Amino acid sequence: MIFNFFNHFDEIVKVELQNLTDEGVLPPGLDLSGVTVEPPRDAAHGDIACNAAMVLAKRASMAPRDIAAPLAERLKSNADIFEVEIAGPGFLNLKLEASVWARVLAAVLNQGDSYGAVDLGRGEKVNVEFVSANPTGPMHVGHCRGAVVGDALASLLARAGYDVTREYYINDAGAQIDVLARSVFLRYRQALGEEIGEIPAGLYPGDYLVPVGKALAQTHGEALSAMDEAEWLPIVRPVAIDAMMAIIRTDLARLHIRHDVFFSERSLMDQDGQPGGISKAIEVLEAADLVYEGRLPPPKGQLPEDWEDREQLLFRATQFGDDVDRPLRKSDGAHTYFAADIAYHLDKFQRGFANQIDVWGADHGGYVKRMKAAVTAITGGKGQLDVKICQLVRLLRAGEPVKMSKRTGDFVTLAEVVEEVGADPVRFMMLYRKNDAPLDFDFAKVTEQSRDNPVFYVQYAHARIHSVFRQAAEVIDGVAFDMPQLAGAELSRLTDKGEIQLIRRLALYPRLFEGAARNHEAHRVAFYLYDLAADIHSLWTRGKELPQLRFIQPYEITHARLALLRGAAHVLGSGLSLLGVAAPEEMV
RNA sequence: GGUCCCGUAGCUCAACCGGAUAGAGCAGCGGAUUUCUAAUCCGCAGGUUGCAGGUUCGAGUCCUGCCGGGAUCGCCA
Repeated sequence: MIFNFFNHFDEIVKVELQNLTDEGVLPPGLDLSGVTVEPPRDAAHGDIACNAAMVLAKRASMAPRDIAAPLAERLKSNADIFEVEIAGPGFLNLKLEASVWARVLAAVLNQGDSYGAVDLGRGEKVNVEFVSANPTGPMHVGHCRGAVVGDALASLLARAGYDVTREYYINDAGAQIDVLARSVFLRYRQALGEEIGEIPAGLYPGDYLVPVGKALAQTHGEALSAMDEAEWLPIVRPVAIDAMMAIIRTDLARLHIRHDVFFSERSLMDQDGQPGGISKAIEVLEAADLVYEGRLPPPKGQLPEDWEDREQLLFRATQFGDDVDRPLRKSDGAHTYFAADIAYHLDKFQRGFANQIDVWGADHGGYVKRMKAAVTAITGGKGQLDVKICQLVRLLRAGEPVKMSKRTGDFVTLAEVVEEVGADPVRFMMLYRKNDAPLDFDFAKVTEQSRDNPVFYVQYAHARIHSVFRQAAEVIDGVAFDMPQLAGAELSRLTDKGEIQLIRRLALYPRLFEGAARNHEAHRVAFYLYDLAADIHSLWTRGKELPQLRFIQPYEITHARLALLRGAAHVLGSGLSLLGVAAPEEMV
């Protein structure tokens, strides 16, 4: 039985509007866009609110009430609708028959994993690129947020019917990679027994490079030390990159994150005289007359010291909404990072990804316009890029900011954070905020076992339900816990306001999920789960004051209540798994 | 200077495509335990949604201009 609460009543309203049109009450050909049914904020406004009368008033050249009244009459005849009220400026407030709630719960139990899942994607491919940290060392805590946001968004879209690819762009072509290779080479000499002393400024000092140097010494012996840098660099570089990517993959695994594709920036460069992806991308732009040699005005405000006015290869980004045209080549003739990024996004498009999502850090905010411009340009308007910007995470320890310095290498690593607080709290907290709002992450808070800690609060609600199941299994012989069987319980016995409130919350889930998927906002799921947990805890405590409301009773209602808990636990578990957070059956 | 993001209760934040009297948590005050785990719950109090205009039947949400905070602006990626 498919029963998507709000879609269901949306349909009913649309049908009745059509009937009114057929009867001549409404003019024909009326545009129904914007007509919605929604959960009212205030419970006094019934179960469902509809704005049809107000939205259509102008289009139909009628007073809102003249639309509301006949529509209300028609809706009243629906068997599921108990009462219709015309309120405020013309809202229709629908109160539903009690039997509707039993059907909602039955739908949750019967549909199981597909409850709430909408097929927005229809199997279309979407590429979510996230993390893409420079392969120069272990991931630090700043990378956590983008990692989790991207991963959860990918899961969300997958469940919304998209064919999702999780992708990582390896920035393995820039100057920092040569710095990495030199740093590794130093460790190689160290592994051969040389005294290297202090790590010179400008090289990466981290100990994590020591084993890479040793490995080089093992495979190459002393052979490299006799070579010039130009000779050993191409040998050391790939070894260093592979080692760093191995570390990064391990770090990501700590957060249960796995990418499907790791794409190398270097692979886009010209190889052995053969034009690579970047050259080809520039050709595509040239063919469309979207590049030219020109001069760029210097940035206003502070002029860079080494500014020189010169002709350079520019992309006509302004034609696509950017503020200035953007350079594709540096003064040394090498392509800019942007040029490579254009080629990369073109590559994604050519691999079938018209839908592209990039998750970036806040420091790349100024880059969004040009990248979107580039994707539009290079795909001939067929590709679509959405960029999610993650604001900074402020690490706190008992309310005090944790000091970090990149310069001294004194930063908190992702591994340390996960080690200290666990993957679940890290993931949940990173999602318990809009991506574009700054986030405080307090070590003390996320490990606390109290309502103050949303991770715990939500997981505890799930565990509590399972504690009832354990209890029920002891008390009642042969009690069933599987969802289809529980769906057959007499669900209409659930009439307490706390029980109805919980079902009401479950009814909201499909709508919530769809909104989250459409807007690429996984955090909405996290907030929903918190509200759902609150309803569960609240209902639980009602049973303390009113023993007849306890879930396990010596008569038939127990099954209906177990069904309710089963449904709640299922949605809770389903939402948590979407976020990549465990749904424990017991708190330890 | 340009661009982007943010500004909501004392604090940290929500608000689903523009919906009605802007919601939670913390902190404060007052209550609930012979329990299916009180690791919880219930109540009270707390607001000119930075400011000023505009669009709309209706604006925290959209538009314009200010104010404040952050990020960024060509050879970093």
